[in-house]
Amino acid sequence: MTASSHRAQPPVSAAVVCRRLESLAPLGPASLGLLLCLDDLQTHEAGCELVSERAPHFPSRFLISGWAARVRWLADGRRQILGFLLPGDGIGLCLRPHPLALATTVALTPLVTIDAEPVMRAVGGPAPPEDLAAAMQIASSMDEAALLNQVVRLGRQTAYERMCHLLLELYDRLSDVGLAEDQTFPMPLTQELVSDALGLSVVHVNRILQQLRREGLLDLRTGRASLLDIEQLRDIADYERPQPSRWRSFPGSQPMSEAPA
Amino acid sequence: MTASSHRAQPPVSAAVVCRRLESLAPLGPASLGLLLCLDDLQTHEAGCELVSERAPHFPSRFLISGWAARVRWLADGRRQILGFLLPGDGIGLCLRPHPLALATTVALTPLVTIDAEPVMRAVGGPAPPEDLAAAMQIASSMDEAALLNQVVRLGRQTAYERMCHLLLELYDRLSDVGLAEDQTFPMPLTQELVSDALGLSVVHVNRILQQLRREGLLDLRTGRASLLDIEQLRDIADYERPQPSRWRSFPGSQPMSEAPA
DNA sequence: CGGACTATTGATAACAGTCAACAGTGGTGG
DNA sequence: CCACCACTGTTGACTGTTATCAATAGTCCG
Repeated sequence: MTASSHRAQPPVSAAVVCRRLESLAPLGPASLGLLLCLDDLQTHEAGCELVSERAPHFPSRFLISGWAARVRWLADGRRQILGFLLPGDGIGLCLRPHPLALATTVALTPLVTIDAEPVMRAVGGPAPPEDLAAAMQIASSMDEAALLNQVVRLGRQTAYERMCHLLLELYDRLSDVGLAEDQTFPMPLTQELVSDALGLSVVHVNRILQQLRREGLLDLRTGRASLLDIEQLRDIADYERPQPSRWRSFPGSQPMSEAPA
Repeated sequence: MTASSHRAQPPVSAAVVCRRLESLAPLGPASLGLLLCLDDLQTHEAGCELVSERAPHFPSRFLISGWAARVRWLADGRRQILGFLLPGDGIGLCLRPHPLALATTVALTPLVTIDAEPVMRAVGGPAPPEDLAAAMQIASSMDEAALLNQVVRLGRQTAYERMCHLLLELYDRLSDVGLAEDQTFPMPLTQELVSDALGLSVVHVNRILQQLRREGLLDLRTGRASLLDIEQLRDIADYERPQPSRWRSFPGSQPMSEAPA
């Protein structure tokens, strides 16, 4: 992992991790304190491999800023992106002592990451803080849910539906950490990366994007995307926003529409 | 869950679960004892829903015999099979107290299952037995690996490659629990189920199977499959057998080909 | 021996891939 | 400041894989 370790003036802080985990389960002051004490901020160049497939050792970190992807290659060079990692997400988190990486993780943009080891030790230790453990487990469930969505997209949706579905997922996930507003979000992916995520050719991705623009559903410029009719996009993609607040059984901080009668 | 609970003459025992977990990490007598004491054997009819998507409560069980699948439906009826569950696999295992199911699990054949709660309590408790916890975590990693394989198949492989890849995966997983020999294994899936797993039409699955037969790579009769040239199938599918024994860092019971020099 | 499901085959159509050329963009160095 | 280069995006023409439709045959089960 080519990275420069420097503690001077962190570009941003672990606040985005707090924001992410709090959107999943309410955190007490002890857990928030633990998160805000995380250190060893690192920057990584675009293109660098954070985790290498089958590597016996790799770091547990949180992504603070920038985008990364989990990737697999076939022998002949075909590439499949398994999923995107966004700010607030974990990288290489695994409770098992010496896991083998199941996929390569690469930086798609310049990144800032922070050490997640203290969190993993707390959660895997003898007396794990209940709130933090709940948040981390829900985060892990959301990772699985994203993977299941990816399977459905690739297996049973048309190119047009896949594109809408992916855009909605990115929008919702970025919203969760406060990086999207007015249906607009940063979009650093090239069409080639999108094509490798959606199992399509670059040319076809380009045509689908043209179509969405013509239909007034999407405004996509360099580095920025706007979803112009989210309701229609949801219909097209058969997409539903995940509601992790409903994945907890105990009462949470966010009021729910269905209150007990 | 429509199921009949009966303790009289279990059709088979939890031995298959022991076999599965021991293939992942060596188990001590205490853990083996715990597994062999599992009870509440249940049978389920083919077609019954063991876990329903978004259900707030669902059982933690091990599959003893028969095949099941995790499934998602789109609004218009398209169906995607996310993965198959084979004897020895867990159903609905989740350490979180009240998780929402991320997908529906259906029985594809008549099933026998056994209660996994004692294992989940032991592993999630204050002093988890190290061997059992390791095996369960490796099992969970293998589940994720299968999901990643499914993404690669659907996203970047041709119909022909997908079919070979799936057949090899089923063969290896059944071998792990002693249900395959001489490159032959039970194959209860209809072509429609295969098509919903591989994201293809039934008609196309049929044609691909014909091709594999013509080429002398596959012998597929009712309920039984033989892989006639595993090496060539591996080349076609770019498939590599997962080696969970290498996923542990501490020395295991199975000798490895690469002994320390 | 009917009925439901599953497998098989042919003909045709649609979706998506490939090839190729060109345009825009941003960075670098002369 | 401009020329150059690499990368990304765009478009057209053509090809190919896979889906759809439809009809028939086989299999299992009651």
